[in-house]
Amino acid sequence: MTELNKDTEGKILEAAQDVFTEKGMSGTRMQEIADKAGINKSLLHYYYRSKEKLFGAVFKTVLTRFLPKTLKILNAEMPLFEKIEKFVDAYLDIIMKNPSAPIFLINEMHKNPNGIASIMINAFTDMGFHPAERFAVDVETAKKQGLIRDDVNAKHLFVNMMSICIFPVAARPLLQRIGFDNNSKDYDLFLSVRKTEVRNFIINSIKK
Amino acid sequence: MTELNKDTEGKILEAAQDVFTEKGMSGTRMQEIADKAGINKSLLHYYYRSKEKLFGAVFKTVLTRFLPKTLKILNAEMPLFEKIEKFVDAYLDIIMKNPSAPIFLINEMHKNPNGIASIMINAFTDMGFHPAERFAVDVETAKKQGLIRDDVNAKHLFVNMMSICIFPVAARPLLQRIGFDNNSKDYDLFLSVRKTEVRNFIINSIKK
DNA sequence: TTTACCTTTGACCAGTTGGTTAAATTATTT
DNA sequence: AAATAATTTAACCAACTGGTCAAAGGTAAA
Repeated sequence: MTELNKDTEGKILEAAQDVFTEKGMSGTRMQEIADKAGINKSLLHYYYRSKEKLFGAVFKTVLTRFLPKTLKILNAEMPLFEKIEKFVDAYLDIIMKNPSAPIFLINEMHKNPNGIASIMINAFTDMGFHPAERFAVDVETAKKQGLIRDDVNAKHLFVNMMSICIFPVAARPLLQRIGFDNNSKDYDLFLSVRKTEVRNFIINSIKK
Repeated sequence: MTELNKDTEGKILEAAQDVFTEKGMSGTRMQEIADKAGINKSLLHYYYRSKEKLFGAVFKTVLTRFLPKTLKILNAEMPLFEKIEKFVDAYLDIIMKNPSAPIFLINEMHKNPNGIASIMINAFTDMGFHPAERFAVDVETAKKQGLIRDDVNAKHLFVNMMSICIFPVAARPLLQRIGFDNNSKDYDLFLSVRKTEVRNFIINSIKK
């Protein structure tokens, strides 16, 4: 618990977030959440009627912590290079602070894409814009200004950016083993310089 | 079943692979594997004593299908650009044929890094080399030949390559939604041109 | 104090799950 | 053919899991 004077509902949500993001929907036991929140198991059902409902609340919390901030950057009025820099900076901050969140989101969406759909739709209508399209306009503008190569594709660039931000943190257990002799400190060091590395990697790739 | 004349043990392993890779360790039910293999549940325990043992066999199978082929390319005697091209080509082939495998591997390693460790160690000693180090040598050679930028870092390049190969397939349910209006055919089209896009993206980024 | 309402708890339940076991069936050896 | 071993099955079990419920505790209004 980060706060002592937190109400029960908040304590439950925080504990549920810890357990769900680490063990996933099917791997999570209601009893473990109750223990971590320091309450009786029945209280979970008093505040959130079922495991599914509690999971949905957690999923939405994690999702809305991840998407809106960064997608707002993508939607802002800004030159492309600056936008890329800001995006990488903000995104890596969030990811590093919540290293188990991306793999949680991806995995649960993979296992249950339909069940998650309604949550997603809500999250997006709340934001009220379509970030990928806006990013495509920026790319075209930069092309006309002669700043980037003519064969740059906005969608591929967008996906590449997300990939090299998220994947190194999400796949840490794998990458740390095959590239860093499973040395945790070496990998921390590797991640700490990622911001500039990623930024340079992307901009070098697209600039004319 | 791809083959009719397959022995029971093989049928079990194939069915287990399907279910485990899609639903993960904790989400998988032994009964479902038995049903899919067309046999009695007790037979699972006859051939593989426990769920853990069966899972271990599946995990090793998937892992050794993914790592060795591509890591051999990384270890081969080849100019850097050609090596990158071959790697991307081979890696994307495997990933696209087994789209649920990467997220399965990453997720299970994340949930149980220690339990998986022994399987990993076996897989690596079987291969008998350290691909990341070899790749670093290639990068240094290309630098001396003036082919690539001096500030290229081998480990970051290596991780970036894996990221933009795996992530777009692994995170498909997420990316398809936020960038493609959840249109499956559009995303298939997007993935079909990835080989050349990825290759160009990487080489443009590092070439002098 | 009494009443009414909200919160918390322990005991309990029905369905599920991984796993066992003894018997039946099939294949192999003698 | 008989015997021995390997494979397959149905019935069963103990532990676990999400969820319920009636009762107890606590709090504020009457």
